[in-house]
Amino acid sequence: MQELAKPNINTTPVDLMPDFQFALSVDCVIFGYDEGVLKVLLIESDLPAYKGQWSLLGDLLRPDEDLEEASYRVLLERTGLTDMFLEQVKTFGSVHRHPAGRVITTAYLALVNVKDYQLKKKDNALQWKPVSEVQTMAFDHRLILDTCLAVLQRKIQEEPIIFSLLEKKFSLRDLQHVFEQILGMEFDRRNFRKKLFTTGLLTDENEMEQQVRHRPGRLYSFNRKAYEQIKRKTFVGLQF
Amino acid sequence: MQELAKPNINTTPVDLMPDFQFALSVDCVIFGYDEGVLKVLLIESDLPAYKGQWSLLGDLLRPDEDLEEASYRVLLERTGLTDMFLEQVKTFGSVHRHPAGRVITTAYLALVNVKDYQLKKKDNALQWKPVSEVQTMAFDHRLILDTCLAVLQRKIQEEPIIFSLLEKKFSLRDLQHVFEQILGMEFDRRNFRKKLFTTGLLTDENEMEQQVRHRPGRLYSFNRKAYEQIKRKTFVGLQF
DNA sequence: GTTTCAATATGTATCAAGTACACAATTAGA
DNA sequence: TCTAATTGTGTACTTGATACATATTGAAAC
Repeated sequence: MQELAKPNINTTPVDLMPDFQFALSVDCVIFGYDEGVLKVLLIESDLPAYKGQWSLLGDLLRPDEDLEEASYRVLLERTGLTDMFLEQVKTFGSVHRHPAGRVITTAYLALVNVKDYQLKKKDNALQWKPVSEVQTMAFDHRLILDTCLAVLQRKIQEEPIIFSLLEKKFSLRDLQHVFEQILGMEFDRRNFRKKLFTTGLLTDENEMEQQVRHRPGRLYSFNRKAYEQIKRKTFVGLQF
Repeated sequence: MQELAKPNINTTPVDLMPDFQFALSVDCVIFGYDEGVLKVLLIESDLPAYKGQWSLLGDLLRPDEDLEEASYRVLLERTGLTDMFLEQVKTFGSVHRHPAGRVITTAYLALVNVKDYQLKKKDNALQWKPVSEVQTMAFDHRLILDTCLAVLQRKIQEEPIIFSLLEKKFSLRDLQHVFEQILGMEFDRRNFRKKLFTTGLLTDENEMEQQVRHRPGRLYSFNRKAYEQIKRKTFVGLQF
């Protein structure tokens, strides 16, 4: 076996001080669905290298803070929200990804209800940008955004996380439209309804849409309790 | 908005030196399939806190090295193999996960062919442990192993990565058995064969098993070229 | 108060995929 | 030549996905 250059961290006692040569950050890809469009919450960078370009919302990890805590803190500081979908996606560790020095960043995917956000926050430096209009970004943030978008596309097909983007009560049209926005395809409305009803995840709220200039649709909510029960029977099959 | 305690790393020029308070490592969960059993490659720890307990194979990230490179390096140093399935899974960043200080680790999932490994390496400190027999482990490595196992279970159903665990030519029994080992369930043999044949991913090698004490089965290989073409037509549907 | 607009609500027939299930053929070894 | 172990194969049934058209409702305009 090729000799390791220095004692191994998993098997041998090591003095770590000389290895503290990294900074860590978290970057949150915060998606929202607003006026029929999938948007992402961004901020303008003032770094000389990326002046005026859009950046994800992130911050340095603190020495006394778990990685998860840091992502949660960024979300709270930036949106005022505490109860959203939040999940780690991937860690980006290219040597030269940050101009100020070696910074490894862990990307988190967050789904929020834009209406809740608007109630709680106004910060002019931040902007909800339609995902389809985002061009170049600061750092490797474009790559991070693309990665998280791909994960979002996969996950909404496998788990009912999409409801985090909608208000508590929603119409089936809203629901179908978010799916279509994120996946970039269209569904047959009758089959979509049939499919969603047979999942048993929708609770009929016995209410109608208000203030629409057409026939109002029924409102539904996500039945989390039903989902918790159903998901135990994890399906296994081969689908590649 | 709540004020951030210090300039933000994405928007404002920062001196990073005071933030170099972390060490980074990679840990590889290396799975192999041997004698009908799913195994994982482990090493004994000599750290006082974890004396004699099993640990994953990992190493510190070097200041001039990408995260991906580091995982590849660990694999090469430990197994001598260069051509295996290797993919980032998750980063673990609890404050006290390493007794020597703040070490954040990124876990990688690797699939290797144990037969190849045996040809190239002998290192008595390392052991292939049946996954079902692994008990407590050093650090948070048990959590990391469980996380990677769950990802493996999901991914073998979505992508044809399972072939990395087998030799180039394999029987359908071997293939079915690896699936069953990893997923912890059994498949009907006729339906399994039908399903696999209709994927179009198997090449009939026109050879038979040798040295089995029963009717020998045909040998097949994974047709990577066919897969590259098929996967472009990405399927979209709702399956939660 | 009638018309127009825009969208809701609904069912059936077809096709594709998954599941359940049993028997003859082949090799090694006794 | 007999036994043990495992391969190789097909059909009927059930479930889920897809394609597709018409009547209904409420708001707004006239």
